[in-house]
Formats: sequence, C-alpha cells, structure tokens
Amino acid sequence: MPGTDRYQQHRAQAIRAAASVFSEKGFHGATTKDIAERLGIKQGSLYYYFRSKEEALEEVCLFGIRDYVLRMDQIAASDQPFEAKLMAVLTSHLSSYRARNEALKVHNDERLYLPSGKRTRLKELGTHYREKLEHIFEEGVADGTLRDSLDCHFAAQSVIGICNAWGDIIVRDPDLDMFAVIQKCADLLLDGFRERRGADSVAVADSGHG
Amino acid sequence: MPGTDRYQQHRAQAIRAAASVFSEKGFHGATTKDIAERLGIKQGSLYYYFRSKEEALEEVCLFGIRDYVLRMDQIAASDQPFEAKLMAVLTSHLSSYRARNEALKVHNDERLYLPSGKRTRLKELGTHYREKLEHIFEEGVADGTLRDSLDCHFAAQSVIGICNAWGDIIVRDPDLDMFAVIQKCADLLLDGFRERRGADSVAVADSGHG
DNA sequence: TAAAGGTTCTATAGGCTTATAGAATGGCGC
DNA sequence: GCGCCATTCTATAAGCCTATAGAACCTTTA
Repeated sequence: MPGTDRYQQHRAQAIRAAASVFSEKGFHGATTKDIAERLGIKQGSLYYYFRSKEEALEEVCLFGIRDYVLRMDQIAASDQPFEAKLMAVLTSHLSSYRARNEALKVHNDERLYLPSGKRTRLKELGTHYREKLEHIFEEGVADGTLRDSLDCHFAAQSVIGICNAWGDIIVRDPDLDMFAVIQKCADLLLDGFRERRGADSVAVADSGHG
Repeated sequence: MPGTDRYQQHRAQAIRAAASVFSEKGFHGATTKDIAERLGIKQGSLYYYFRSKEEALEEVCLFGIRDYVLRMDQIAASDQPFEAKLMAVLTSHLSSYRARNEALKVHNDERLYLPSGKRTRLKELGTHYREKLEHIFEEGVADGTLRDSLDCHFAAQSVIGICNAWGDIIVRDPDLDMFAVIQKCADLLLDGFRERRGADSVAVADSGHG
C-alpha cells in the first residue's frame, strides 16, 4: 500500500463512496458490502483502503469538515463588512450540502458514534469553526452593525443550527432555490420576522429605510 | 396479551426504554438486548410487547410526536398575541427535549429508517404541526406584527430547525439555562441580530423603544 | 389447593456482518 | 515472455442479532 498517487486517488473515491452510503443509511445501518458495491469492488477488497469500518467513518468525517473549516478561515480573514461575511458563511455552508457533500452530513449526524479518542481532531476543527464564526459576530458588534447585547456564542450556534436544518431540507428537495433560502436566512438573522417600526413608521407607504 | 391496564403500562415502559436506547445509539446501533436490559428483562421477552424492533421504533416515534402536536394545537387555538404564541411554541418544543423526551429526538433522527408505509401517520402529524405553525405566522402577518414580505413556510421550517438544534445542545449540556435560550431564540426570530436604527438612533443612550 | 392464563425465561435457528488469509489478476519495465 | 508488485478476488472464521418455540414461573380466582 504505497503512498502512490493512484492509491490516494482510489482511497479518496472510497471515502466518497463511504460518505454516500453512510449519509443514506447511517453508520450502523450501512454495511461494508454496501460501500464496496457503490465502488464497484467486492466487500473484502475494501480493507485494502481502510483498516476498519470505523476508520472509514473517521476519514469521511474529516473529509466532510476540512474544506468547510478552510473556507471559514478564508471568510474570517477577508476584509468585508459583516453582512458580506454572513452571506459568505451561509453560502459556503449550504453549498456544501447542495454539492452532495454527503460527508458534511455524515460528520454532523454520525460523528458521535466514533470513540471519543478518535473524535479529538474533529472536536478541534468544530471548535475552531465555531470560534471563527463567533469572532465574526464580535466584529459585527464592535463596528456597530450588530446590537451590543448580542450573545455571540448563541448567535454562532444558531447560525450553524439553521444552516444544518436548511441543508438537510435542501438535500431532500433538489428543486429548492438555494440562493433564495440563503437570502431569507440572512434576512432572518439580521432583522428577524417582525415588521419594522421606528423612523419609517411615519411614512409607511414610503420606500423604507432609504 | 390482553388490553389490560397492566399490559398497557408495561408496554409504555418498554416504549420509553426503547426511546432511551434508540436516542443514545441510533436505531441500527441499538440492539433488542440493550432495550431489554434497560427494562430489566431478557432479550426474548421484549417480543411480548413488540412484534419486531421496527414496530418498537414506530411506537417510539409516534409517542415522541403525539403530545408535541397536541400542544401545538392548543397554542394555535389559543387567543394570544403573536409574540406569546411564539414563546409558547419555543417553550413547548425545548421543554420536550429538556424533559428527557428522548422519543422526540428519535422521531427527528431515526424516523426515516421506517419503511415509507409505516411513516404515513408520522408524516401527517409532522405536516399538521408545520401547517399550524405556518398559520400562526400568517396571523402575525395579517395583524401587522410581522412584515408583509414574510415567507411563512420558510419561517415555520426555520423555527423548527432552530428548536431542534438548540434542543440537541440543551440535552447534551444540562447546565444550560433553557429559559435564557428560549428568550434569545425569540429575540432572534422577531428582531434578528442587527442593531436597530431609525427613530431611536437619535437618543442612543436612551432606554430604547419605550 | 388446583386450574387458568398472563408474563418471563431458556435455548436456538438462521442469517448477516466484519475482518483476515491467501490465491488470482493485471499492468509495466526489462 | 517474465518477474514484480499493486490491486482485487474468493473463501471463511468468528461473532452478533433478530425472532420464535416451548418450558417455567407467578398471580389470581374458584
């Protein structure tokens, strides 16, 4: 089992096949036979690429969250106003789901079945992601875009929660317009559902907050 | 296996035990032995209460969502302003999680493993729930509490998604103050995270929207 | 106490799953 | 063509899981 290019490519394919099967049937509901079949090889041959079914899950979870964290780093480091960063986060997260990145779904739904030792790296990545997101919110508070009273930890968790919820829905309904969903999520997160009062209420029929 | 009181009581206990095990290990990861052990009986004896493991899952899911839908009906039928109804919905949903109603979590996470025939009733209940919630939002729009442009379907799905996300977090962290979470969710849903501009901006240090 | 019937137990068939060992295959340089 | 080595295959051990059958136990009622 060399570190050859060919081997690594095939292994990556195996990871994607595992992601696909795990996301459909769950870790325990999926069999190594299922994964092998999706890959077009026999059950026993799978062990050329993974030491165990559990290792396959580990790799899938890592694969699912790695790019995702990377993109968050890029967004957090970029020089954009808060609103643009928020849109970028939503787009990045929901695109992952739409692009049939089943690995992200597997990470979210199945990672707890890994023994906690094998979850350390995943925890670090997840924490890193949440902290970066929290930091984006803190900046938004500091520059006056967001309200002072905002609990940034709460905000970050809520964004992740909403993205995962809509990600699942988007995967199950391919006809849904992802960009419409992103826009509505941004509206919700920024302004909520309530009718705006205040200055504008003087001229309701006016163009609004021009 | 009579319809005796004793039998029904024991069966209810078996359903709760199944809920507990399914929520911890997932449907496929759980064994009938696990469930029997939690109940203090032997594996084979479980079949006195369920025809199959799948039937146990079906019962758990139904148990998990039934009260929950019932409470939604009560809230929807009640004569309260929109904000109060929203608070009631959040409280009902998150209380279910806090009250170790593991069955609701099982319904959310595992129901898709039921054959679609056995899922019909669950689908009806879920749709009913979402429609009632949508209707609450429609009323909010009609009475001017919510913005005209609101997509009530989107709003209902988002509320359900946020509640499930925070429900999971609450279950895993028993020290979290549930009522604080409910309040913050309500703030998010109504007003978003953005700093309010408009009338109040004239007197920033003032008490606000009094 | 005996009979009846509800409840739980023991034992097991039958099937499926993971993981391993060793044989077969196939491409590639020589 | 030949040997080499990566890759895949076949076959199987060993264990686990569901579901069933029939025995054993226990409580109630007459």
